[in-house]
Amino acid sequence: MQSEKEFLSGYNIEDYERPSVTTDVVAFMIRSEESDNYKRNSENKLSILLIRRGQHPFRDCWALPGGFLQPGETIEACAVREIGEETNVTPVALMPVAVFSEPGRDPRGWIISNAYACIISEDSVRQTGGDDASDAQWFDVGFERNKDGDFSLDLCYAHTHLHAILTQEETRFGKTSFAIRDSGNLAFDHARIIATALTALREGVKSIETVFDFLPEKFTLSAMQKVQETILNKSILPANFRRKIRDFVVETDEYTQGAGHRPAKLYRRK
Amino acid sequence: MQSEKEFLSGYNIEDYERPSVTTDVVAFMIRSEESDNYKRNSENKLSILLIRRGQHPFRDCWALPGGFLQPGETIEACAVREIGEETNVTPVALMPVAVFSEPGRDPRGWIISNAYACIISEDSVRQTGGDDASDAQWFDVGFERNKDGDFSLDLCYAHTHLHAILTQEETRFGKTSFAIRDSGNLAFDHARIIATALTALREGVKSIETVFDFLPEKFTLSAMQKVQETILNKSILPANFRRKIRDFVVETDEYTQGAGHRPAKLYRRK
DNA sequence: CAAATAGTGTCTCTAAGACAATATCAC
DNA sequence: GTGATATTGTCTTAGAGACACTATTTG
Repeated sequence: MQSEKEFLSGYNIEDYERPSVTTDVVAFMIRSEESDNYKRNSENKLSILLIRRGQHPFRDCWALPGGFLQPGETIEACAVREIGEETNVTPVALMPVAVFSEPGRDPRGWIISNAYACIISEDSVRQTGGDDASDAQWFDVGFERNKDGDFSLDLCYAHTHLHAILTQEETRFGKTSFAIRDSGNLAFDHARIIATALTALREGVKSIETVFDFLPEKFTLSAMQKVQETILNKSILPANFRRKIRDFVVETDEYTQGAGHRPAKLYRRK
Repeated sequence: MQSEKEFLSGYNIEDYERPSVTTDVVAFMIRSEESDNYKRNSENKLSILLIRRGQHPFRDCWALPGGFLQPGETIEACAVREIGEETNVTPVALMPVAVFSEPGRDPRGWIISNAYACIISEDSVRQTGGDDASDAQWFDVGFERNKDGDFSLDLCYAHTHLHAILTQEETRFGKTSFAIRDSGNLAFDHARIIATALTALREGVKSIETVFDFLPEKFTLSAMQKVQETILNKSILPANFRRKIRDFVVETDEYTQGAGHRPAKLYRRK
């Protein structure tokens, strides 16, 4: 009888055909935009990172950051590495979204993509400094159902506007999937990946844990509330929000100052 | 400038190293066991399908059904195909669990596994007939936290008992991950996959949709309740359960008969 | 009638949503 | 004082859990 050692020495993994494996990462950040009125707090925009492709296929289209899985790394490590290569930043949180493996999804051949969503703090991006000449840019995101039941995905950076249209296919086990009707100049099936990731993020942010990932160490409760409102694109009454998060935060003895209105106490995650 | 056609003709996908890609499937079924007392309803057991490995590595260990992704199929199709090869049955529902890609998880080499959970109805398995000589067997599942905080996974078929011990690692975005402390004679990292899948199933079954997947077309509300109770290993008060599912079912005008107690009305999914 | 399951009514407690009111700062 | 945000109190409503009770069958 053959021993395990003998078996493995005779085993040749090259005998089977293998796909290429990539990760594509939807990196989410909340950008705060100063307003013109000195009294008003800053506005928040949910944004994702896209990269302008310099080569075929989909040359000059915008695509998600991502790349091939390398020997010796996990898929999660690959996702983190790819984001690091584009932003010099380590994501705060990484969320699996789905695996996309439809034959023909990539014209280069048999390539399956493990999609991840990650959360990046605005502070860390500010520190590394945005390189405006780079092909990587943060796009503000809009994603809403329109009257005919389809979903519009709007991505906007400076004067570049991308507009994709998707049809909701199914919701099972808390995950919603989409089909592309119009890819809106996004590469590959990335419109679909973004829509799926965004839906997953909206689901995830209902748990308070995820909200903290978008915040600095100390924050005001209004800022915290705005994070949830920005992602869900829905306003919440302050009294109710505060009641909900009461047990997840501890107050510090610091306050904001200099805004044209009442200062707010700073809180910390409990 | 190079056209897309020129680019693709010069592109060689073989230039990159590639992993082998497999799916492993945790197939769940609820078995009803007749009791000795003519008055009592049947007992339910949650069970999963395991296969005794005939070759190295892990020869004679029990493993999840699964296999290599083939060109031209999606990962989901691969999972369904593998289950069909073992059971001749098409699963009712397929749920992605996680991707396992740790280097060294498979002694044969660089192999990443896409884990799925699927639900199989007892009726369909009965029809195809269980082949007792086969290496594929349904194991009853027990999975509970024990006093020191770890989790015990107990799998039982006839006189075969497998007992694995796992440590809970993290819960993020509704998914819980585990580390293996004792694999209990299960092949590869399959103890971990089973624990992760079971936790995901317990989360999923809190939505009523998933409960229907375990039921035949017509069912009693008690049977429906028992499905949820069996999976969650937790009893529910009938009044509360009925209130919760009221809007998801419609009654038929049929009744069960022949049990040693009051007949129950049969319902259908709405 | 006994034993078992089937099925209903209702009280309580908690969490979410809505609304109203007060507090405090920069200018 | 004005305009903005910060913060708190409380009414109402929806849902989950607990408990008590009634109904119907077979042997």
